[in-house]
Amino acid sequence: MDQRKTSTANGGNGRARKTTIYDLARAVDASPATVSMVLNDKWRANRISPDTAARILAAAQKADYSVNRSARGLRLARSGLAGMVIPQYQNRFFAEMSEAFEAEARQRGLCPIVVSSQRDPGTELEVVETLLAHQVESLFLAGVQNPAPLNTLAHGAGVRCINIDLPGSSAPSVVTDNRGGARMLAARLLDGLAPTTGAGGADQVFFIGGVDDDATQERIIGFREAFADAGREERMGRIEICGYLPDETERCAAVLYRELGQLPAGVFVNSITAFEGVVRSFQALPAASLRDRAIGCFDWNPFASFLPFPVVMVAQDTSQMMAEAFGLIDHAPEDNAVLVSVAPRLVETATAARGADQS
Amino acid sequence: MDQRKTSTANGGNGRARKTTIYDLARAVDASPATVSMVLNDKWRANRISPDTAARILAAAQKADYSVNRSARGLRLARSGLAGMVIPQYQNRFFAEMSEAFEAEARQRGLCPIVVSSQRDPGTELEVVETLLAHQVESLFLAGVQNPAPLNTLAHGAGVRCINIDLPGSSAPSVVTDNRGGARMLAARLLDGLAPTTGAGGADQVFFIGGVDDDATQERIIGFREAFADAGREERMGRIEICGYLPDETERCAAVLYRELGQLPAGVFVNSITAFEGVVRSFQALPAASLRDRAIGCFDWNPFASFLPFPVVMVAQDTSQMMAEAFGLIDHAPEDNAVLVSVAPRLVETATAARGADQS
DNA sequence: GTGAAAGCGCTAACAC
DNA sequence: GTGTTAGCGCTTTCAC
Repeated sequence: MDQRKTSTANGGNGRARKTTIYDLARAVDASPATVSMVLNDKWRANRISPDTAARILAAAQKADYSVNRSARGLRLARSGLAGMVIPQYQNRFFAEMSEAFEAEARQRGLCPIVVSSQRDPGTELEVVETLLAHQVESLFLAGVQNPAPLNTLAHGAGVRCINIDLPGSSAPSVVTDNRGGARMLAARLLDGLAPTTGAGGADQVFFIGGVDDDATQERIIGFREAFADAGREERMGRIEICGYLPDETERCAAVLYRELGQLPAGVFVNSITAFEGVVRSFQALPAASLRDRAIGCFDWNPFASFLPFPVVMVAQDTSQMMAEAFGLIDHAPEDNAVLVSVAPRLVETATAARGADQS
Repeated sequence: MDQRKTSTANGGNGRARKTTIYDLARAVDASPATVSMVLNDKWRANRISPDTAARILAAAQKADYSVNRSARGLRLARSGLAGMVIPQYQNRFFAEMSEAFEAEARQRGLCPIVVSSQRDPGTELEVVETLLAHQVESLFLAGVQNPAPLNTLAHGAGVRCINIDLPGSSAPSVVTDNRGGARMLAARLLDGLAPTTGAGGADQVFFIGGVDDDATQERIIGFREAFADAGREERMGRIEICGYLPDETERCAAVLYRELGQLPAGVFVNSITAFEGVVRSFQALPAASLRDRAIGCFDWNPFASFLPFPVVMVAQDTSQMMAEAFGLIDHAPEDNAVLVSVAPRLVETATAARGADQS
């Protein structure tokens, strides 16, 4: 009844069973308990003889032993897993988030599991259920459509849950400081603005893109503040909330150009998606149109450095956000409405090129 | 000894224990075995009364019961986990791979775990060990520095392992058809080439970027073939293996320009990284320099559609590659040298814009 | 110094 | 039709 293993390590040619502490125990003629202690570096505390310990360690090494974390997790009621859900990997922000999450998780000895949900609420629910079933110890939600039911699910399972860049009241959140970031960006554009030229708004900075969501509202406030701070309200142009989609912002920018007869002195674009449309509209323009224009985007993509004009971008500080998120896990705030705000950074495209895709 | 749960579901205010089948069994006055069968939809086969089944299902629903997959995995010797390691998320190709992997894994009822190793061999080893310790049932390696020891590790643990875009002989591989792809791309460039103008090579298509690796060698063969196929060998320009780094290819392209006094009729760039450098060198040129030039890149990034000139790109077919990879898992080839080659697709930048980052 | 035993949550065989 | 039992691999308490 115990000839499960034919040869030594995994000599069988078929689907090999993994080496267990029982195999090791038999090999060195010790008990599984002793093996376990040694493998967990608890042998000093448990007065195991150095000799026995050495024999066990050697055997483990030889057999390429690796602990079965499912079994350990079951016994200890600690899986060592941390989960994160994102909408998609093919997006700078979430890709960065994933890497920051992994780094932070590994630093804490946790195995990171990140799954994408493709912005589908059904998939979101499904992946959260799966993660919980796999006993993740903590759960981070970024860019999901509807966090509240997922927060509830996690909470019901006794799993701590943090929302990333998703303000809400059913779990603590870490968000980017949209207002402060917009203020920084607008101030920077204002700073680099060409001397007054043109009329009817051509000397102003326009805000383009977005819908009437929380983030956009905050950014608009920051945008306004920058002009007030500088005492140059006359330079503040219209705020065009024309959607995030490239097609929408392309049209909006084109209309603006026709209306002014030129590009305005500055453009503040509300996201990288919106930016795509704006850039497309620029492509159609005479090459000189962009001279002395201050272009900014509330988002970052290193490829922007390949544009034939400079852009000031706002990059969210994903490392800091994840650090704060894990901090919230540790400190376990009772209050689900806790909201930690992280300042983004300004990136000038001249320096952005170094961070582009590597292949 | 069994008052582990104070109130009904998770009424306790502290760190709640999860509902188990024992809780459910007690709640409906049945045995854990019965509960298990019902929850696994095996009650018809086991002659459980529909009534009992219904009661159990209701209780499970009410308690937000979710199976503990660690425990199940332990019992069944099947974790339901599939692992993949990539170097980084912040790269089109690997981001796409991750999504393709997730889709394929989920379709098979597996929970996908993708981890990044930041191209560090130490981390690669560590993450593979962790994945194996968590009992992944299959392991996919993409873009790791040195697959062989990792393949050995997986094999020793009895876990099937597939290398993605990494030819080798210690595990079956799925790779992109570099030769065929290069041939397609070169043929396409040749096709769109302006009538003979310039001399001393200015009317030719140059190959830029790469090192002396397998992939580059294959691509060079394909590149040559395209000219031979068309019987236009006189249009084939020099092959400049000047590295992948932007700085290197930027310098190389600049030298070429000086030498010819203009840009050559066509440029075949060997990767997106190399492309970054080439584009940078173009930025310094007079705007008209790029007129009627055929530019191609063996790689794809949607942002290329924002360049002020058209580019033909080669996109690897990540979905197909992952499908083939899972196919290899299923069919379990005895031969580790198996190599499945997947054809990439040509993408014209005019159409690429739609696939850019969404925010 | 070391081992026996119990139990984490689950499922499958078999008993009734 | 349903319950009892054993055991997946591991850790920890306690006895010797």
